[in-house]
Amino acid sequence: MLDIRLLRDDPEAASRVLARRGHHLDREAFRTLDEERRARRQELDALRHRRNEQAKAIGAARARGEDIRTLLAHAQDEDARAAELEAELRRLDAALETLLLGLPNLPDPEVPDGRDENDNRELRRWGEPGTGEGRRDHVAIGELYRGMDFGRAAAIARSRFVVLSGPLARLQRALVALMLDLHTREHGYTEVYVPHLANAESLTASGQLPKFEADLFRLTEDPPLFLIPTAEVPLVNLVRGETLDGNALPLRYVAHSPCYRSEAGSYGRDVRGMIRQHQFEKVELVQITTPERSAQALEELTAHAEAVLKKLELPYRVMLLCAGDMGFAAARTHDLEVWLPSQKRYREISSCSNCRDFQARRLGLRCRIGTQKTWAHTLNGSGVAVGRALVALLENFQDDEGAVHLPAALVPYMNGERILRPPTGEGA
RNA sequence: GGAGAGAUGGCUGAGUGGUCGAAAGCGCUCCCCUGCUAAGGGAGUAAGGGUGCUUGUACGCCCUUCGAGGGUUCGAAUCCCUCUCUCUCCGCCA
Repeated sequence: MLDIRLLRDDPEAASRVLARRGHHLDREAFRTLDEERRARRQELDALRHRRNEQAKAIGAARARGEDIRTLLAHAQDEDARAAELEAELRRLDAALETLLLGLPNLPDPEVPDGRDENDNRELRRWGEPGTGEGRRDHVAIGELYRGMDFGRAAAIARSRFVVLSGPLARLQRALVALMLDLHTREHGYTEVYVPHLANAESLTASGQLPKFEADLFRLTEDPPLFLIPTAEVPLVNLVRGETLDGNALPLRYVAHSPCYRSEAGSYGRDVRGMIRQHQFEKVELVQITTPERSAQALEELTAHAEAVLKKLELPYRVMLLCAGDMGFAAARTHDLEVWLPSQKRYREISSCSNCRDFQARRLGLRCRIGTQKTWAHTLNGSGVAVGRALVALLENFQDDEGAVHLPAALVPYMNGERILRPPTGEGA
């Protein structure tokens, strides 16, 4: 949520910055609504003040043993008007709230202009991308291992799910363990286990609601509960409504969780394989920090995600997202893209964002620095998407026989096995 | 699932219709005293919103908030209804 004073004091500037990310701000509608709301608020406050004074006078008069009948009659008069004003004000507050909740975060000045991923700016590369020549894609490897079954997953649930079995299921679990160990032991994160369902309040605070309900799986009505699209939702809501001691910051949380996304509107995109699923595993990093440290924290958090890919020896590049390609809550985002030989291109495997005070405002999350209280800053990033890491391993480290040569860091997590070999016998 | 108890400020905890945004204690901030330390004395200390100006680097006034929502009343932390959450006991269970 943006600071309403930004829109009030300099609507042209706010509107210009929002336009960079393709959002049109109706300045006139905002101004009318805001002014109307404040006028009604003043009217109601004055009315309530009169009412409070009258009530006090009645109490005092009664205590003195005076006749209070005329006072009572007079006091009853203004109730109807107050009820009217209250209803009107509720409507205006709700309308303004809806408007504010629908506005995306303002992009950082350094964020390049642009509409989509073609306008993102490459910051750096690591590793040597292999040629895709003669390589199987991960779906073919999965078939070879008889360990990746999209058909049966579709029969169990629907399309865009997968069943992993044998060494591939094991590999996914190993990746989760490696990432959690790396972030807790070397990067100072606290491991957290979180609910995989979230209510509307949590999802509004983190920014998915009210605008992106269509991207979520809703489980229940009354109260509505949703499957989490990322562990970022429970992690940032861990500190909802709190005022944290600035000296105790940053807080660093890491959680592994499944992520559930309806992928509405992605029909026909990445229909093959594990790249885009309704359910996938992810290790998520969240930091809560102070305004002056958040920019540096994004660099660190990005490096923490990069460290995973380096351990896995996977070639990648780091992209600074353009204004039009950023997520709703982000002020600045670094995407990590891993090399996929079968597609002969880099694909997103992590997205690291500084939300600055945007989420903190929705969360009611403050920090105290000396005697000053300000909104905290929140950051999040994948560290990294586990399903896509699995895909990248299978595609980058296979040999001609389809054996997968594991990076050294992963070997301890695979019970000492260095090479996965496809099964030789017949069978399901 | 059944029965009961509870939810008050940063924390503990009083408050059963008006003078209660709320006793007391703890914590915190500032000041005083004491040669250090410990102790002592004094003052202050919830949040959100609106508004005014002598625009204060802890200003004034007003409104709202005692789990949430609704009701009764001139007036609700206090009475009534609904919901949520927490705790205790029983049952069931991984």
